[in-house]
Amino acid sequence: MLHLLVLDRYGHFMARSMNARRPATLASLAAELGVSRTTVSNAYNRPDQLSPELRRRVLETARRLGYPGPDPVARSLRTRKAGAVGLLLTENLSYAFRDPAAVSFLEGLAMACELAGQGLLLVPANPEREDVAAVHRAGVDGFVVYSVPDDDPHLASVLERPVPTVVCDQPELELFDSVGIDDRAAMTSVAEHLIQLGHRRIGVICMRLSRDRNDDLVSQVRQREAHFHVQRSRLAGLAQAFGAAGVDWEGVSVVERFDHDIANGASAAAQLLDRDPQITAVICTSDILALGAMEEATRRGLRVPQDLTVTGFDCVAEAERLGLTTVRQPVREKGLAAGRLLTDPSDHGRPRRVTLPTELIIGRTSAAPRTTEERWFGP
Amino acid sequence: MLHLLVLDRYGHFMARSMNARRPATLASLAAELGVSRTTVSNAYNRPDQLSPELRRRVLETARRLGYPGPDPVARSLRTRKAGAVGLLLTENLSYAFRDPAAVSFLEGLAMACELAGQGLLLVPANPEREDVAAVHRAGVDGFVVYSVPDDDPHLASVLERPVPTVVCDQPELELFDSVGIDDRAAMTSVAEHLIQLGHRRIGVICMRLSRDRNDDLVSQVRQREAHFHVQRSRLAGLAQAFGAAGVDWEGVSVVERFDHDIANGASAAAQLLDRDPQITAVICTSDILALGAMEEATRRGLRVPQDLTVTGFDCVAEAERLGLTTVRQPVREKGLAAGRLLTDPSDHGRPRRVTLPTELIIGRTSAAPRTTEERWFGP
DNA sequence: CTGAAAGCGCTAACAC
DNA sequence: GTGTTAGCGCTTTCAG
Repeated sequence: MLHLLVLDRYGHFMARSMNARRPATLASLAAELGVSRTTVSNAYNRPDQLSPELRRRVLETARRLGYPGPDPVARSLRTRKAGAVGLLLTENLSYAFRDPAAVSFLEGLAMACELAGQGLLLVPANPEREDVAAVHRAGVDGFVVYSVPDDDPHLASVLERPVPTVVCDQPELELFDSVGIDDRAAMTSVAEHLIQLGHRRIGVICMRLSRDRNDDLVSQVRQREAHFHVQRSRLAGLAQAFGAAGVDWEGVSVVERFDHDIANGASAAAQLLDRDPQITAVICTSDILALGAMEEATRRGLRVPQDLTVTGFDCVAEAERLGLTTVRQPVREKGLAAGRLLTDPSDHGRPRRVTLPTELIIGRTSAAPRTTEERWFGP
Repeated sequence: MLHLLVLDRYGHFMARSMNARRPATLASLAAELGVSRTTVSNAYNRPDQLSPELRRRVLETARRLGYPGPDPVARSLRTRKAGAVGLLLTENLSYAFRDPAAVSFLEGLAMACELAGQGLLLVPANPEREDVAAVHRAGVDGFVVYSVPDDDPHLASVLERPVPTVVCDQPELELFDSVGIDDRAAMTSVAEHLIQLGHRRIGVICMRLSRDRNDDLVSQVRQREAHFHVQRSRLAGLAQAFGAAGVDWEGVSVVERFDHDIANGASAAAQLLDRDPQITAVICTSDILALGAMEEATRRGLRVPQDLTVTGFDCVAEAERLGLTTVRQPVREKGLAAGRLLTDPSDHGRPRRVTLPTELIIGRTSAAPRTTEERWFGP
């Protein structure tokens, strides 16, 4: 049989037989060699099943014909294994690389995948467009869902797929393996710290509570019905602690921001301080927002913590460097745990739950509020 | 036909016919409905090809039977599209999330993928184990290769695959689309800046030059034969500029570090300063290494830039914050460009090359060297 | 608008 | 060691 050696536009040598001008397949290779497809398959997948000599011949002919080895998709179809884990995020794919906490999570997840020899497929599930197709297209053996709202249509599609799924942080799904922390308790510890310092007049900044944008104050109803369980729990933790300390929670301003970046933290703090210049502390449900709040404080000439206490959540690197009072949560370990749960072959009956520990980090951004007198006459 | 509704351990409803206890497929759904497979397929992929009423029936029966929609792998096999882009990195998967430059690159690449509706598959190609299988398993429509040495076996496997490939930074491959910067010219600009300031006695710290570990001085031969083209070019740029300024390049200590982190930058600087305490500048081929060098300088009581000039490369966030003298390169844009090249459907004849601009950033870590007198008697 | 026919490229029993 | 058989689950012309 005659062959052409074609150099395609990508620089690949593509050998094609004259009769059928198509790339080589396992079958055509077998035909060329005069052996069965099994044998060729074995040459790639089970080297011990044929003589070294024959194997060499197969591989060499493959090279000559430009056969690139078994097609991964066809193999996946046959073996029912894709060799990859899918990741579903709330946000734009690229956001995951802008948010330090998400990056750490990914780092942990990537470690677990690598250990298991699995690829990690980032599924392009843009929350703006309800384009669920990408989830259906994903050739994966399982999904990790990271921090999405309970009513996300992409989530629904993931749950329909007949593959194991692990949820991290959100939402809370009884029937699935999950990884998370005790958000409520962690936030309560922040609140108690501030209460002990003497703060009673506070403001709160939180991340988005639902898929609809609300860059404004949050009503009690919205707080309770938030589709993001993590934010809901953190607010609940604050409400509980401050309520117990005699603070009327309904009177506490809670400002929400849809986009999670420093600029939004700053604008939220501005909104809070404009509304009530008397607040002595701004509690944020993330470090990024807290960083923004500190920026705004500086802009207004308020010293932190003398004039204003600011707290965050997560303990990302920059927050740590700045000595932010915050809650450390093991984000990378979350990713690792999620990946482990997913790739762990051990059969399990009921859904597993991993709850990781957190730690209150008391930094240099929280202090006792100054008395009114001090505010007017200096420390 | 009778059906069982089974709730499997992941909480998925799995409907199975009594005769064949297997998950529903498009074929079984068609049989159940008494229509052809085409019709069911159309219900999912070409809604305009059937009556809304029939479509509704199909979809509803699907739900009842627990049919999760067309299997993505089978579809991929048939359509010859995986809907994903593969990414090959030199390092452990998780490293990509630890290195700020790599994170930015990923951010850009993710943006491009999202725009094209493609997934992004991180291929677990651990450089330690020469396990090329993961590359062969990857169900992708194309690859992006990011900064790998020219003799990497994973790279070889990628190039064998009959899919388009774009190379970013390294290696230089004539036949493939590529994205990069002019590393040599960029580094020359750093050198000229230092030469102008009056530095003649310098030390250099670079990243790994080959796949074999060498945490030590680099010979001239090793410099010229480095398998990492980027490092090679940067060193060549320095050699050229300093050579032109009358500095004997062979006498300049160049220290290499295999692992790319701050601690290694520090230890390399220590090695350099131990070897020749008279050097007035430490030039690093990355910001991370430079950050380490600054740490070491501080440890020794050397003030930067009064006692020692330190320069980096990349302009990552932390370097910018510290006012490091460095080269800004548009890392995110590299990722974006690589993704665009790959997903751009426009047919092209010859390989395309995108060279992005760089900019010398003169910060607060470079200054004229002090004279010997000043060194002894103060400024 | 619907169906029949024809694979996509491969692997895994199981027999020889 | 090697070959035969039988699909994996789907899409896509092309007739009707």
